[in-house]
Amino acid sequence: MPLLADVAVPVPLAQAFTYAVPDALADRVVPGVRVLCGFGKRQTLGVVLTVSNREVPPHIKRLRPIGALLDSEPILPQELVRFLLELSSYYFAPIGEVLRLALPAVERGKARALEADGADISALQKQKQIGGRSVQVVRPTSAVDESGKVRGQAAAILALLRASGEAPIAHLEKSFGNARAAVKKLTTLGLVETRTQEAERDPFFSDPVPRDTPPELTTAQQAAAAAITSALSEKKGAGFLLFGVTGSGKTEVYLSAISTCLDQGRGALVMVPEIALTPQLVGRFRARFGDGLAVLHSALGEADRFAMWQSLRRGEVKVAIGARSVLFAPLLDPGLIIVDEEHDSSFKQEEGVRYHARDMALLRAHRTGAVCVLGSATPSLESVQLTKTGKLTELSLPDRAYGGATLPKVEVVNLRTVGPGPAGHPMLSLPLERALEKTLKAGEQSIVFLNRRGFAPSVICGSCGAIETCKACSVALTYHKRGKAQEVDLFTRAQGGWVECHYCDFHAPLPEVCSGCQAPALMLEGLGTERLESALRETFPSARIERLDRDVADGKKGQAIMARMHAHEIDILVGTQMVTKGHDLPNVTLVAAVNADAALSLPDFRAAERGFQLLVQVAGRAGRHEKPGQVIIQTRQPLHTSVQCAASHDVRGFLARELVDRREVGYPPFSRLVLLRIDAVDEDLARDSAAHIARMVEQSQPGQEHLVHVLGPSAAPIARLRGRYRFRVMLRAKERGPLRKATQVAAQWMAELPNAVRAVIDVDPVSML
DNA sequence: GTGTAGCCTGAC
DNA sequence: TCAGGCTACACG
Repeated sequence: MPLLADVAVPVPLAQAFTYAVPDALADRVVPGVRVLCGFGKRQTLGVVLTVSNREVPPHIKRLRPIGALLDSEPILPQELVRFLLELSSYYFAPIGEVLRLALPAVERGKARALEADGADISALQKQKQIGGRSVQVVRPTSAVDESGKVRGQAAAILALLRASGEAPIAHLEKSFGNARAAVKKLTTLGLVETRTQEAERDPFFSDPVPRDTPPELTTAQQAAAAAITSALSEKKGAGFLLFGVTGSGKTEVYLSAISTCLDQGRGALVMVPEIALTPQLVGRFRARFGDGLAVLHSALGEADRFAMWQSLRRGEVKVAIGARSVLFAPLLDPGLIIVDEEHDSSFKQEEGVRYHARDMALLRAHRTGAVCVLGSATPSLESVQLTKTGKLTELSLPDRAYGGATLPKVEVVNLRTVGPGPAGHPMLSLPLERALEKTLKAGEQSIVFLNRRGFAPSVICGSCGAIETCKACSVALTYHKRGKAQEVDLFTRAQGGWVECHYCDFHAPLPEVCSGCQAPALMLEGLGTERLESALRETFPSARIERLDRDVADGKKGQAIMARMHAHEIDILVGTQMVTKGHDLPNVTLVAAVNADAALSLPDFRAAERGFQLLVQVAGRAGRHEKPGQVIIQTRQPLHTSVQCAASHDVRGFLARELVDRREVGYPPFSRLVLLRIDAVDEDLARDSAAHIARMVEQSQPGQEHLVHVLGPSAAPIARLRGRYRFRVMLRAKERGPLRKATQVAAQWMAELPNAVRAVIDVDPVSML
């Protein structure tokens, strides 16, 4: 019987492909190694899943041999491969795509070797699978300078090289501005030689961080750390929900747990929400673990990413911190997985493989006997429910760690009854305006939060009442005074600002007339951060006011603004979600949510939960140190549970009430959901396809016992996006088994749909849009 | 995802 | 009649 290997290939197909293992490679092809293999007319990188002697399955018409081997040993730890297989099956995601999440780029050197073997490297490059980087290294030769021509920089460089051996040109350039030219001269004189070398670069920040020593833990922190420590020493999988109010010192508990884990010789993964990858948090980890910490963030180049990946896999670095993709770090012996701000929705990947990193962290930990710690001030209902069923153990940090810091006083302003302040801006109520004024006078800082970018969220026709919408999406266009559309300015010199679709790339100058009735009566409606910013500038002309949202800031600029906020170069910071996360700003004593309703009225069963989390997070920005904080929440629904509980800092009260509501309506965590998303350019085709799938799933259920509820098809809340009509079918069940079966059926029929229809399975959906 | 075989359509 | 385009399908 021939030796066959099942290989996961990076294509969105739910199956692995079988290849023959050539005799020459027989003993080296093992599960977990990468191989190069022909796939159709292409060459692809695949990962070997299984190897066995067996008959060639009859449906394989052409059995092709594995081409080349990239690795002499498995590139991914066995544990990780098994975990990825399980993830793939849980989410109905193609195994090849899932493996790709965990694979590093291919080093340049390896790529060149493959090319010599006749591999199609350009194809691999397209798949972004080539990484690594080369460096020019200069080394002194034994030749002695006879000409006497070596002076100045060249002489200095030569002296340095003779003293220290060799150095990369890039390094030399930092100390000697003209290093390149000097080296060239030295090379022609035969005094040095340069060589290109595979970048074995230090991916870690070269500037050392002063180490700190662990502070004395509070009693609550000690208790939490002790529970985690004892679980770690048992080396059996365990899960904890670390429930601590903002500022209660969760990070210190993490740090202590990681130290324990490292002492046992095991490694730790730390997952944080994308946005929270702030210098502050990372700084604290680096101060404790120094270069023993791999920081994986999106700004990292491929080469650095690869170097980090390597050092993790080799066991040289045992702690990795980063956003959700850290879940796939090739850590050798994971003992601890931490998910900070576990309720954050950025842990759910919303395209490609739609996995939830928090759920999968629990799974990976469970399978490897690691301890998983989920931390939050406002835990998700899912996690809370897990504590009730005993799957997670709750650890609680009830008080702020900073002595003297108290929870801020929260004032709810009912916009229905309370009018605007003296400045007359409808969204600056009297109490808010007063509070801002007082804070300014006291020389303290304020944060004003609004969940809408732009100037005005919609443009309405005063004549016919129609709202200007995006031509490709069923979404109102947002009016921006400046922003992404600024580039248009150069060409159109438009005076009136621009309209943008926040869901696709569309942006254009503000139209002169209504696109419906052609009346020149367009009006701006609603309030966005830009408008709020200018209202504040008018009201407080002498204050230093800045805005922080996606329009003004990508990562770096955002950090710069936050740094200025820290240095008190800003009095009032206006912004979206970005202003609410991760920063400890001691001088901020006033925080306001200008329009809490925006978050509470989303068409989503989690709207109340999200709104609550947001409000608590916003409130948590105020008064973190000795100065008492004040929070103002403006709303038209002052009695809304989310508002009430946020105002009284009653997280447990909110959770209890919301759990009751969820149980009543039968939504998670009291049921499981699978969302089938179906879209097409043709509306009827999309609707019919969705209906067909729904019918097929319905029919697949024998008897009257419908264990799985099929809801829909219904139009998605954003019925049209980027020119495609979107429908969804929701599958809901109490038990996972029947739901999986139903999803299987759906998957089969979805694969049969015509090509023009795009269909996606979203297991445990988070975003309902 | 991607390459291609097969079929349809439009233009010469 | 043939090129170009679109779709359906296979890919081991």
